[in-house]
Amino acid sequence: MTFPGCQGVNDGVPEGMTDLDIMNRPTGRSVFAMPTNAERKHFRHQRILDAALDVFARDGYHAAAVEEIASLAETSKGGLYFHFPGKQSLFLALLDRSTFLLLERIEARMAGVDDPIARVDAALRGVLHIFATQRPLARLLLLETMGAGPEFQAKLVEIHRRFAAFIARNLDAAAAAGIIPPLDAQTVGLAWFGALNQVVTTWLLDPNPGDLEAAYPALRTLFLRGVGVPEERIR
Amino acid sequence: MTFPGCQGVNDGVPEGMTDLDIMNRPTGRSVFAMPTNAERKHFRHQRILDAALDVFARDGYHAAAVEEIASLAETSKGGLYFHFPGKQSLFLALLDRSTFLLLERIEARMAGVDDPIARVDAALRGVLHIFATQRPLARLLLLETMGAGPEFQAKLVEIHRRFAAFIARNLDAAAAAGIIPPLDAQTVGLAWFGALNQVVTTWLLDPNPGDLEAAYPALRTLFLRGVGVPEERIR
Amino acid sequence: MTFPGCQGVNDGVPEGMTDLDIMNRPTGRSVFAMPTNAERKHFRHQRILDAALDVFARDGYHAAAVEEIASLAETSKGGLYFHFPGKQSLFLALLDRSTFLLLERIEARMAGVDDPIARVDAALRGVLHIFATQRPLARLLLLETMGAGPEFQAKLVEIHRRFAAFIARNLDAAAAAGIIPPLDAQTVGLAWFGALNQVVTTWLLDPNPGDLEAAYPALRTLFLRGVGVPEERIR
Amino acid sequence: MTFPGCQGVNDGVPEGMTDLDIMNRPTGRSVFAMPTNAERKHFRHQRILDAALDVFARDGYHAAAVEEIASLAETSKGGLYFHFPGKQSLFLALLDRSTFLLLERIEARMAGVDDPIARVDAALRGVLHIFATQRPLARLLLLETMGAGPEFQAKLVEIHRRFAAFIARNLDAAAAAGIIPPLDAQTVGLAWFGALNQVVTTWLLDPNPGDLEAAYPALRTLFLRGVGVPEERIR
DNA sequence: TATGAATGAGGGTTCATTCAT
DNA sequence: TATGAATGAACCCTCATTCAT
Repeated sequence: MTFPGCQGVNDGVPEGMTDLDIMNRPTGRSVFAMPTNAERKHFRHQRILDAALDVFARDGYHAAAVEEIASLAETSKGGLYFHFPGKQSLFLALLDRSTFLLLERIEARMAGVDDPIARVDAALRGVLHIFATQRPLARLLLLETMGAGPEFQAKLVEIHRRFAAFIARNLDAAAAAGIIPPLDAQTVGLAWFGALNQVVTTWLLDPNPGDLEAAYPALRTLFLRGVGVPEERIR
Repeated sequence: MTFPGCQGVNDGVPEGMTDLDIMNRPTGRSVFAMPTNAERKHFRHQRILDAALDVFARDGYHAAAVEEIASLAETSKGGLYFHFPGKQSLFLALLDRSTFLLLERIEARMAGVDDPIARVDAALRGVLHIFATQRPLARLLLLETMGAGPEFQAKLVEIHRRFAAFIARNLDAAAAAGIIPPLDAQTVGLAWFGALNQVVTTWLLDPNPGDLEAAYPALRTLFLRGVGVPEERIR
Repeated sequence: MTFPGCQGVNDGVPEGMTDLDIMNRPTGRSVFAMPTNAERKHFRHQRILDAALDVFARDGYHAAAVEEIASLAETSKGGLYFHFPGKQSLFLALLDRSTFLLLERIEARMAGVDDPIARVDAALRGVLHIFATQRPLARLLLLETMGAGPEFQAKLVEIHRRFAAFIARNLDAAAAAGIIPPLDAQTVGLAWFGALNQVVTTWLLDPNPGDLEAAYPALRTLFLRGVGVPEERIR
Repeated sequence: MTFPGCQGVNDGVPEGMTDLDIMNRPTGRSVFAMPTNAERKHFRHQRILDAALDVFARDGYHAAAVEEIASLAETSKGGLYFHFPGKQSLFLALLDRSTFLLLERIEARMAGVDDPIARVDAALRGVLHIFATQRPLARLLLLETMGAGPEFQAKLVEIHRRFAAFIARNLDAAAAAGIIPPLDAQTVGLAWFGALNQVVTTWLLDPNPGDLEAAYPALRTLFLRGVGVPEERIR
């Protein structure tokens, strides 16, 4: 990407549009042309979300100042309010984008893996790896969104359900494949999510955090045993 | 307790003094006598904490107004500030009291139970029961304390560690008794706490919550299997 | 100046810009054009300082309410806080502006006068005249700044030193010119400043004040004799 | 004095009563008797004023907390309010006592001195000495009372007038004795008081104060010359 | 008389949001 | 679209004063 001021958790490109797409825009404008208005708007949008991630993750929802997000996004308060109707909407939009990106990445890591156990393995390692390398994302999703106030509970529930359901789907697949006995996948998905959540949260709050990914073996064993994966498959 | 305006999570009696002690006070004052100054102070203290629990749990730390806590405690803002030096201290004191009471109750339910597996059983059922019947307590400890701001992270870590350590101790006992194979009790304690936490949190946030204690069997199986309890002991 | 709502101790023009400059702005905008943003900001800044002078002088630092200063400046509390970070800063800024203006005016009255005795004469008459016609300024500098609290002592000392040094410089010049015998100009400057200060203060506090400038002859004689000016030069 | 908790700017004895007087009380009670109620009251009164002097002088009128004065006086807020109807009255009473004591001491130093010039000399040295050794007294009278608010202006004027009149009386005496030419004693008294005041104030505010009494020679010369004392009498 | 818990008005400050330019 | 000055409601906290005990 060559667009100035545009870096962050995703690359600021309109959803579904790659750099190449932009290069090859059929608009007749050269590659040196100014971006279209829609693109400018999109880039600014993303830049604000990037800034919001940093500030919300660092200060929490309430302590985060709209002004600081704006200035970090190299715009003004008025500019921010042009793109988002308010602080609350900004936070919700950020949660949406972050959740989407996280799930997308996890799924990318599971792509091409067929065996349910191996898929779970990949997901677990993936989550730990992503959070370990993206603390702001972890803080936002696991720490600051809770307690941001009753206004965000619906969204919080939605996010949690999405992650839990994601796990549950894979557990159901394993059960259907006869690898594990039938189970209450809903509850177990929730429990696994919570367990993972807690391990990451504790690591986040540790003033001298060790290696998050070191928790992987213990969690793996605990999880797989917990749902009745035969001991020999756990290794 | 017959003292007016005094209801709440504990019964407002000065630490180390039972109702009986008060009845039998050797002061010569009848049981109908006015309470002593020290008792009044303590009652007011507790009443403020009770009110704080309700308001913090309902609105979250930031949205909670000191004035509302005061009026719910049937005192004034100034009165509250006589007992606590500030909103933050009040919140911390509330967290301390709540954690202490929760652990105390769980331990009470485990008293007299020797078998490690049965102890874990009792603790799990106890936690679910207490949270199911004390939503504000659950909201406070599991939801609102997170994201209350960096000022409370140290306390949050402390509380989490206490619960996780509580679980870990029992797991270590089970391992020492040869009931389960050796394990990373630290991490597993954390994971269990998180799993439980998540189940309760989801229930808390559910607009139409079912019966929290219904999650018990699935969690029990998951937990016990996860640490390698022989299938016949799980039943 | 024709700008509405802009009156006060100075005329609200951006530093280094005269009324003529504004009239002749090369922007092509007519003299009836709206002021630029920077000018508006500066005007509001000055208007707040003007209001602050009135309120601080009338009520004293502690009793002065930020809200009243804001409303007198025809803005809101938030507006005031946009221009000054706090009450204390506002007060300090006001002290700086007031001291600067006072010294500037006195110097203006001494400009072109060469004889040290005549210069002292001009300064003395000038101070009495300025304070006589600007009671709020006098109250602020001589009365309310003292006892405004230890936070302002450094500034108070600075102001006093500036005035005393101003006098001392002229005394040294007189001594260098051989008009008066050598003297401890530092202490005498301080003493003169205090004497003047006291006369003005007493006049300020008098419920039925007479003519402040009537004190001039007695002070003149006292001061000049005190430093050994020959009787014939005193008249 | 043997009465506990009683030390301070005066010795806590009812005005005009010496220790000996107390010893020889004609009440028939032995010297070991408990003090009478009136005496207890008086001692408490004085102890509160002593504490008030310290706190007001250190923190200024507004920042001074009634509670701290009470605790420094080893009583309670309620106790203090029994002796004084409010903070304002306490401050006024303190100003009265302090002014009285200061004048009394100065007069003691002038007792037996007849020559007007020598009397002035004694007074000047006395004031410098007393303030140099009693900073709280100086802070109270010269610094904190100003700017304590319009409520205290009448008292402030009264105090200043008392000191100025004190000086004026001696100047008039000198003029009547033909030592100095006739003068506006009122204004000169004010000016001298202000000059002295300023020197002391500057010393008070100096973070590294030198010897206050070192200012004596310069002030003496300035003052005496200023009113026309013949050079040979100044020495 | 003394205590100290309680009151409550008042104040400084913050900050999401608006809107004229 | 962008800017940033302005708004104003809300909040935490202080502290002189009162009064039941």
